[in-house]
Amino acid sequence: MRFLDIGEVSERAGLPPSALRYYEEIGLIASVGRNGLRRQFPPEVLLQLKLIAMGKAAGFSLDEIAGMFGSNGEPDLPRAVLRDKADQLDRHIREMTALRDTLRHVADCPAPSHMECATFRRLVAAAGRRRRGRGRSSRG
Amino acid sequence: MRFLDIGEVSERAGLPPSALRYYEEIGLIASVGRNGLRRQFPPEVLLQLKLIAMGKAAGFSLDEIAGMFGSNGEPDLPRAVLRDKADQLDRHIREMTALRDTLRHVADCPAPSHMECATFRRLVAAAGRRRRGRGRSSRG
DNA sequence: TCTTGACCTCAAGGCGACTTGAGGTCCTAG
DNA sequence: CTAGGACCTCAAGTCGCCTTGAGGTCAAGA
Repeated sequence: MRFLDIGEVSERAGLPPSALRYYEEIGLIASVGRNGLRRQFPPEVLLQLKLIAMGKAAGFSLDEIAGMFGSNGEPDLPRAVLRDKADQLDRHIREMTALRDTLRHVADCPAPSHMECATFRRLVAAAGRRRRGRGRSSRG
Repeated sequence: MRFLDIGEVSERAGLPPSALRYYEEIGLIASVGRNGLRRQFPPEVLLQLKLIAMGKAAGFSLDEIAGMFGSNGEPDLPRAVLRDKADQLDRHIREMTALRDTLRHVADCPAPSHMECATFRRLVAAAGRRRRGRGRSSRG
């Protein structure tokens, strides 16, 4: 099985080498060793990088993503944790759906002022309704 | 109609005053004037802040959010732009759904190594399928 | 009038996620 | 053996989104 130079991974994953080095540094991916100075990546890293891309697209931090898939890309995590992440994602999806619907409504609503449109206000209110704790991490 | 001090807005919106000042500075919200030094906010700002929160939760930058709702909180934008944003959001939602399904699958799959599970690979591959340039950092 | 304290400004700091630059190393081809 | 270039390290810089801190102002109440 052939290993990949960082340049090859970079090209196939669509990420700059600097990003890959960074990911390795923080333990999100791992190389199998070196050829001289050069990191050698196993082909699986490409799949891992896809998972990482998915996680990012879904709004998770690299830290959280590491928490989902382990440093080796294999989810050796307790199933409960994974289900929890999935639930988190579900809530997130509902929020996005609410925003999408609001946007679509706004695009179609003939009301002169959206702030006065009942549907609009309802959509926004509904979106806020189930927002709970997971808010802004700060505080500390 | 009574106006709100920043502290009141802060409390009701669950955002620190510093964030509100920042939002005003970048033109995301606007105060109606001052009482002495104190900014006075119209009550509508609370609704605007909800929209902003929705946009953030959906993964948009403050810049993009400003682009959706205008500095006054009223979407005076061309409907096409709004529809476009909604479409963007739809794609985003699909990606998140894919990740959620992957996570759920992983939580339930009995395969010894997920990397070898066909379903897993299919889910990941499917997620990557329609990812296209949407370019990092939309700036000009 | 004086005090209180919620507000103000402005500059700097911080975090996540990288990028950039300078200067160095090593495989490979010729 | 030499040159080239893809790779390396490490420090510093960047961008978005705020927070923190120092020092200042003003409305209202005792």
